[in-house]
Amino acid sequence: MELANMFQMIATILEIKGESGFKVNANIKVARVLEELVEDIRSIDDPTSIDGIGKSSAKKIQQFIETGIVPEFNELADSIPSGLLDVMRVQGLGPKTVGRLWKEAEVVDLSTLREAIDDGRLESLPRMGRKTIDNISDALAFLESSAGRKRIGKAMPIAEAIIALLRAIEGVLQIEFAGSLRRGKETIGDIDILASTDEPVLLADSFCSMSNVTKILAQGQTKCSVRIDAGMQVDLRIVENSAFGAAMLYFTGSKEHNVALRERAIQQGKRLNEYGLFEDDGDETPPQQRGVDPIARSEEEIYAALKSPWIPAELREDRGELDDKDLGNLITEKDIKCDLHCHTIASDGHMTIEELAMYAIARGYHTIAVTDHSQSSAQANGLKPDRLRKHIDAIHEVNEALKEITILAGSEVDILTNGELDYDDELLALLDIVVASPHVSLHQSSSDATTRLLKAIEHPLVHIIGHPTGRIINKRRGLEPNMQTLIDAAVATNTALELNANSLRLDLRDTHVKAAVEAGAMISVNTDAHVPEHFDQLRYGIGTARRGWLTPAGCINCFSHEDLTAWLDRA
DNA sequence: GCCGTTTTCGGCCCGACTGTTTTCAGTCG
Repeated sequence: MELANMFQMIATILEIKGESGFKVNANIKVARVLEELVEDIRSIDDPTSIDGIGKSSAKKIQQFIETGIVPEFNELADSIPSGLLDVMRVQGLGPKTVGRLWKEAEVVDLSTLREAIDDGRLESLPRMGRKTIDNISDALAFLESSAGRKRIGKAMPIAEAIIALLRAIEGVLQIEFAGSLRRGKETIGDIDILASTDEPVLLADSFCSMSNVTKILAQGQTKCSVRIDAGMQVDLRIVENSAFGAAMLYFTGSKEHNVALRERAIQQGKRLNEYGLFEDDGDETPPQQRGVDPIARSEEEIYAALKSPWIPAELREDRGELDDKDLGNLITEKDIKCDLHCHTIASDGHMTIEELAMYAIARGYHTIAVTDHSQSSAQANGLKPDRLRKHIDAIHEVNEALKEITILAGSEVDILTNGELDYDDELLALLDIVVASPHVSLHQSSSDATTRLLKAIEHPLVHIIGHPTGRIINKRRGLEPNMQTLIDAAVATNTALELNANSLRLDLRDTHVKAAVEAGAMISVNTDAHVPEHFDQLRYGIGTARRGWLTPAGCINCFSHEDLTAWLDRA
């Protein structure tokens, strides 16, 4: 993590210093590759075997691992004020302007930028008009007031509400969200909406005058950008109806996927932009401006013309999805046949056993597991052994009474700091299902966390490891075990790793799921429902699962009742 | 700085909008 950050900083510093954009991009790519790496970089003999890492970066990585010092980075860092990296985060300020602000107005960080705005220092600079300065001032205030990317669970309902509002505007033909929201990312930078309409001016006006708009950043014929009161930016792109598919492809991204796709087009003598896929006729002017018809318009047509299968949006991250591999049939919400991690009023849930069962029946599940907290989770009203025994009897009673569904008596048993479980084996053996989860000591070292979780995975009575890292998105980093080691152990012991679908958690995360899928470990997608609404969080878990290339065959929640029973009874 | 089904050099995605410009640089996605 630290290492990825270093390469990101190198990229930004090089940018400010006016180095080649290609060099900058190369460093950004190294940062991204390291960030997404599931294995411990220390355990990789030759980093250049990883796509995007060349000799120069490998040397820096080696220096970092061996000494913790990378001389080239230190030199770079010393060459500019460190606060300029923060200034680069201000919307509208890029490397050129930041470089000028530094050299010509003595701006070295966010607070000196504020001073420079307030004392009028900027006004004397060339190409610094009133509007530009006002925009910088606003963007600075916005940066200070909002904390970056928002959880998908927050962004999605906002996006859906905006789309529902705009869909009703006269003339609108098609309107969808694109961007990271469509790709199902765990956090969303800004909401991208794509529309086609017979009345573009009316749509643009309606969009910019929504009641939650706090500032209009741009308003043009085809592109509008606003800030809304939830502290997010929303972009609306308006395209011709015939170009909607190509535009969806483009605005869904990711940027890295688009670049890879365009390079593929060029290799095949074609040219791809948001208006479609064109034959490259050597003319510099964009083909759509010359009235040239595209050879492919929809997403499906464009992928097909580029000799690739259609790629689900969640996979478009340039993580090998264009390598002509079989992408399989990715898991969908309707493949989920049971939820194996839920709470009742016995611990910190708000539903009775019966209510839980009713909601599960309404979703068409064949099985629901009652997994209340164990004794150590006192704050969650965890069950002491005698209460658990009674709870098991109560669950079995309701199970007898309800023929429409199987209710499993389970527990979400704490994995204690040392890896031991919070109940003895004799008690655990009475349960139909055991979900073992870490809740405390979430700041322990990577090696301690690995040992701790490994012990739980290898426990013969444990079926599922619940939210393995314990992270809370944007709030708590959680454990950082060697995930590859845990995955290998999960495969060996046939223990499932949970993908907790709650949008606060999404734990395992997408890259972990992908590594687990590649290794053949079973995944369990559960909502960890405490209240009825939590069942609706499943969509975010499924988005993350798809981003991890998960298929129904790799997910125990997709098993038939019979197969699940057999899997739970495994020796 | 990285990479290779036109390979070890010479490329590296593409278009819209803004502000301050008389023709475009900078930024963004």
